Amino acid sequence: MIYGEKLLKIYKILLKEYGPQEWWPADSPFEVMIGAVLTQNTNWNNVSRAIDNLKNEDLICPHKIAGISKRKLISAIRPSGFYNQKAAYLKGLSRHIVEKYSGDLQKLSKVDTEILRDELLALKGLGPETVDSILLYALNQPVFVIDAYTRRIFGRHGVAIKDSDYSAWQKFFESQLPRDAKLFNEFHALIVRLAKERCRKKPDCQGCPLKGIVL
DNA sequence: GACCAGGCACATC
DNA sequence: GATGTGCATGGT
Repeated sequence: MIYGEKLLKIYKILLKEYGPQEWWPADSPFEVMIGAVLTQNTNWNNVSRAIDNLKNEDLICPHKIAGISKRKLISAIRPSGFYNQKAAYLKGLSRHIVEKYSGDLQKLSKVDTEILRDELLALKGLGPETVDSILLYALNQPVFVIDAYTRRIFGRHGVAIKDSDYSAWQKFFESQLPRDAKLFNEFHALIVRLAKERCRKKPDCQGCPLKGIVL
């Protein structure tokens, strides 16, 4: 069986086991972008608190993030950790959106995916996973998001790609699956769901829906 | 108290 | 180009 069929089989198993995950949990594309930055190496529970603070202050808006003091931004996002860096990253991203797109995400979403990807990667604090999360979950572009969970799970199930090589992992999935944003969205969310339930650092394989599957 | 969480930039070799 | 380290909170 070729990889693509096995990957789709895994996808179907996970979808049946857990159901649609309804990602990304956010009320707007810009909120997805903020969450993508804040969740870097951080538990989502802490990110959620930080986003609640931003919502309570009515700050989910590129103009506002770009305009407020760094101190005020830090106090809102403090629960998400790494707040000094993340405040700078959010300001840089917001400034870029304001200056290049007048703060209008509709304009931004019309840019060619590859061009926008490079543009966002050039901003400080936005690496490949963060940018791809934004492209897929905020802008509905068909790019496959690779994260620590994806590498860990598929590594354990036989995919041999060097740990740090993001683009090789991404090419593997994107070349083996139909280029479909809805599929990429749900698949990645299901991988995270599975990892959280069974496949953190210490795997719990008893009763795992993927038990015994090797690619 | 140790370990972990939906990374990234930067220094050093 | 590979590898190591700082960043920081809150849950288990």
